[in-house]
Amino acid sequence: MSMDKKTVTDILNEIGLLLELKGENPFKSRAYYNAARTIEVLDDDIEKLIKEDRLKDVKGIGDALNKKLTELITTGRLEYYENLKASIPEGLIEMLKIPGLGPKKIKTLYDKLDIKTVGELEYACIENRLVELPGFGEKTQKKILEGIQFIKQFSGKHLFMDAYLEATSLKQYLVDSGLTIRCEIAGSLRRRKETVKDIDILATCDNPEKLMDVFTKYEGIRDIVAKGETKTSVILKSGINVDLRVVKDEEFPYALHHFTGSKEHNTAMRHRAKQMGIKMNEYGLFKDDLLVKCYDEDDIFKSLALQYIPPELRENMGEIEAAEKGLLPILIDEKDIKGVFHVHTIYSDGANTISEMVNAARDCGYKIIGITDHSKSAFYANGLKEEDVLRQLDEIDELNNKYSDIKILKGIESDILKDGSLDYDEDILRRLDFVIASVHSNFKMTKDDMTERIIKAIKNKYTKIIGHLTGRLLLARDGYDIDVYKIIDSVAEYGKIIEINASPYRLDLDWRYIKYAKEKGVKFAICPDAHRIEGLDDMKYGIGIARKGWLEAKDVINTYEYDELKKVLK
DNA sequence: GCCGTTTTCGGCCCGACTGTTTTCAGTCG
Repeated sequence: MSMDKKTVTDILNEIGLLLELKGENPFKSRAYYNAARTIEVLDDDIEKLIKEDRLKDVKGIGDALNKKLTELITTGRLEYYENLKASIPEGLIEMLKIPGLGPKKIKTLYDKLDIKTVGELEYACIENRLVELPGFGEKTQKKILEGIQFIKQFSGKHLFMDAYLEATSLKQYLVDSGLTIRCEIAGSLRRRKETVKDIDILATCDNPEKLMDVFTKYEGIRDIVAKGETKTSVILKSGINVDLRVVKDEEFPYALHHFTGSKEHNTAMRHRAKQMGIKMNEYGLFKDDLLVKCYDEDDIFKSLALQYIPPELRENMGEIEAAEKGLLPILIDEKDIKGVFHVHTIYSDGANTISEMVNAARDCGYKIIGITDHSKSAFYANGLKEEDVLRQLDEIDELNNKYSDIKILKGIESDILKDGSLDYDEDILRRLDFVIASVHSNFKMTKDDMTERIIKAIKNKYTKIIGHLTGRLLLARDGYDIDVYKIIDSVAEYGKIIEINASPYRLDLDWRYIKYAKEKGVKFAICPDAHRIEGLDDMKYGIGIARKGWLEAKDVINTYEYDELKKVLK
């Protein structure tokens, strides 16, 4: 019985939640959360570890979890989990999403009022039945009711792009007030997560009270959730939550690190600090109650005998161990980029001509651009018939003669057909500099069939780059059901390239897989998938994800000079 | 439920804000 990693970690996390709702020892819950996290970042195959009886050697997995995981993975079921789940109504877990409601209050609602679903909770609020409960009151009831409305209206998550644009203008507003000494966007935005729950802004100033007043008068605000001297929380009209933290200027580096997170990274860092006899919080590092002076984040890491860890890597996925050994990568940077691939034009569904896209790329300082319109089966996108391809190749030849400062590569984004073949005959394919192969149809295949379909495309000698590997649309559509690891292994075996689709709606391949692929020796192409001139700007989102995936310039073909690139694409 | 250059038992990361309290529990990050 095989079971994928995500299913296992989901079950462990759910057990943690269920135990909290039962009012169990909170450290017991945490043991399950920790185990989920441990398995998530485990490089070894978990089935193999069980077979070789080595799972119990993994830190964070003791006798009890070893036994439960073995049962879960060998039989596909876990009796303990099933019993636990059966003993607690499903709706209670959903209630956890309501802001201000945690396991304790939910347990009280269930025990005292027999509330089992969000719907029942909403009625209970309307009937004013919560106010009498211990620990509840008028305001709590109102807040819960508003929270239910909020959940109905928004999924609670936002695209990086949307939140980043909001955060940037809000930060500018605060800086323009003249009250701040230092002001930074922190949190998951600074770590460049593909989706974020809220915006965290950190500022230092001499008059916190006044800054909080100015902040709450920002015109984009819909609601003020909480207001204090060091922390104020608001909801923007766009539905995004913003926390503003204010600290003393000398506390800035500690606070910036703290509020950048991730939570898991911070926990691991505090743990490390503690082992070195240092207490760590958002106000400082303290050794024997004495402040260890740090002027920037670099100093903090140095104090803990670590290399500087860039924000994108702070996910507790091995960065601390690597920093300890001095093995952190030198992450790819925007200035390393020399070429862009995956660009659409009016030949298919783009908004600009080849010439316009080429000139836009020149304006960005790029030396290479790869034109890749859709292939003939992509009817929805006006895919190119054979004669259109030939016409386009002629036009590119002309443009290549015209410009000496940029090379235009002839490419196509070929649909991967249902049977895994490409969309043109060899006669066309051999005339191209490169092919990006992507799935755009027949999404609902079985996992095995879809995996085989993509691997067949990888094996095709004309395929150079695999486009948006999982096909996900962030916050809108899950990726196709595929064995990502198996596909990555195949890409590595055949020496092909994986696209990091830089569209803020895709950011696919997910960074969590990128590190694995890099370790297998796979090279990447960061692709804007631009459908208009402005789309070239999306490169920055892709670079953020590449950085999250530990990529260096040499791992990414966009950084190659033309000659080097031609060799790779041959 | 896990773990041990103090420990096989007694810890387990830390602090702000709110609302319900009258000193604190719960939630959140």
